[in-house]
Amino acid sequence: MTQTSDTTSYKDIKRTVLRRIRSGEWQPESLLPNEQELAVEFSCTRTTVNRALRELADEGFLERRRKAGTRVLSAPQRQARFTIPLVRDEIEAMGGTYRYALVSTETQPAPDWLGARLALRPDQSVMHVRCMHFSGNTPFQFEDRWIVIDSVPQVVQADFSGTGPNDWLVQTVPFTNVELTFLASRADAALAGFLDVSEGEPVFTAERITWLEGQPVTFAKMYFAAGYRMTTEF
Amino acid sequence: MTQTSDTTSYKDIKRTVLRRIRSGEWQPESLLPNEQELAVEFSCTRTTVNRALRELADEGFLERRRKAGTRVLSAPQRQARFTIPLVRDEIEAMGGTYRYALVSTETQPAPDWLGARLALRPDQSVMHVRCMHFSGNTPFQFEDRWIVIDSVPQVVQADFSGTGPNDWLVQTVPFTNVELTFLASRADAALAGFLDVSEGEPVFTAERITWLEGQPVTFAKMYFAAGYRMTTEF
DNA sequence: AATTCCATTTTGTATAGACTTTAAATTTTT
DNA sequence: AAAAATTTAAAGTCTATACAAAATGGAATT
Repeated sequence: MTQTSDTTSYKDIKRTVLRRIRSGEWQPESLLPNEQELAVEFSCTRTTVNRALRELADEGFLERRRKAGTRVLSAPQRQARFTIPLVRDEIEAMGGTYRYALVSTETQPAPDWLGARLALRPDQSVMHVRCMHFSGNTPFQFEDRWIVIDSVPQVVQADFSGTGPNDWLVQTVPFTNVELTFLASRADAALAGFLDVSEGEPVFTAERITWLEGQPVTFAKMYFAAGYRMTTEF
Repeated sequence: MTQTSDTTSYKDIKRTVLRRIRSGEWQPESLLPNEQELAVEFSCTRTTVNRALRELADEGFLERRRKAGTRVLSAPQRQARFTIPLVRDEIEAMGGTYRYALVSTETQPAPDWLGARLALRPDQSVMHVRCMHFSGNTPFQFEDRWIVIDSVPQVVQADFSGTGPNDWLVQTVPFTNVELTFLASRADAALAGFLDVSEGEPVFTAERITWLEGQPVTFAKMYFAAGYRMTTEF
């Protein structure tokens, strides 16, 4: 048999299954018919049903277990997917002109809090880089970053006067794991100066820790200018 | 042929491809061999290669276009996936005891800013619900929510004195689209009182707009207590 | 009554092959 | 030279089938 216009596609099945869940025909926690039965219902192969259900499970609507079958999740665990763009791309996408400025670089032993956060040995040292990202002449983001020298030895020769450490790292070091945190922090005097806001103002902040195969590579705090909103649709 | 222990699995292919990208063997922007060629290399069918590459594209490492082929993305668009839990689950997962308190409910014409945000007609009215979520006796989240009555007529008979509007909505109305925004806001006097912080303190805030097939259902602002961190790993 | 073992069910993944759709590249026409 | 039509290469999807792996539930054993 072949794929003609009247063939049931895995997308049709996804749609139908979603509709049945939404309409209440398939209640939360209830078990779906198995793949073979659905294949008969939709007149297609089990392969096609499998793909549809697999994707719906991946999207957080269903839970699947071998032998136990497929069931509807009671609270659909829908996941918001944030694509974190490079600052430059983000600014240019808004029609701004990206401008970068290095504030300071310093090589030093890792401070205690950082050592604890990244599970560093007491003797490991880090490069501390602070820099600003502007949209035109408006401050957009202040970046406070630490790079683990043992994990990225080349960093000692890197020149961050013209390129941001993030751009450099993305080009230079691959990573395997990331921890990303969003929080609201309070602008201290220094930060207020950088971002051109009053001291004490709320600042949307992202923290990012990056590892390569278990090795900590870098820790970054990114402070966004007033009014920043991190948005996604799903 | 059949799936024996020496069979190449799509997971092996994913690993190998990722390794080649990380090692620089396959440079950013460069074109991968086509599926047929890779199938020969890995001694498997094109189907298997297809699944591996499809998933890697979905995860943001590759870009695929028919006829044009598959290429390595220069800045891997890795996506952070946040699963937004129900407040109750979040509190209980931390070992706290969930407690809920209704602050106010009111039915009113939609304020202008809300009408604009949700594309409401001028005559549409909304139910405004304000409530608190506690972990034990500690304030955890203040929720400020508007529900579009035309989209959820049953809401006028709902009783939010014991159950939060979010729990009720999740049980009652399906949704198809969500816009989620994170930002940092400043505690005004009222909010400071609810969350037990000083006026002016930064407050991590999430805004969520929910639609059902294009119809706006609800707009919610969720203000989190001091120190809240929204974290994910990927 | 508890534990271990085993059969069975259901999803997971692979093969081989074919047709479909998209869009880049080429050729033809204007 | 530009625009339109055609070719074609690559990914996209489906069928049909087979074996694999996990986990459940019951049977056998302790």
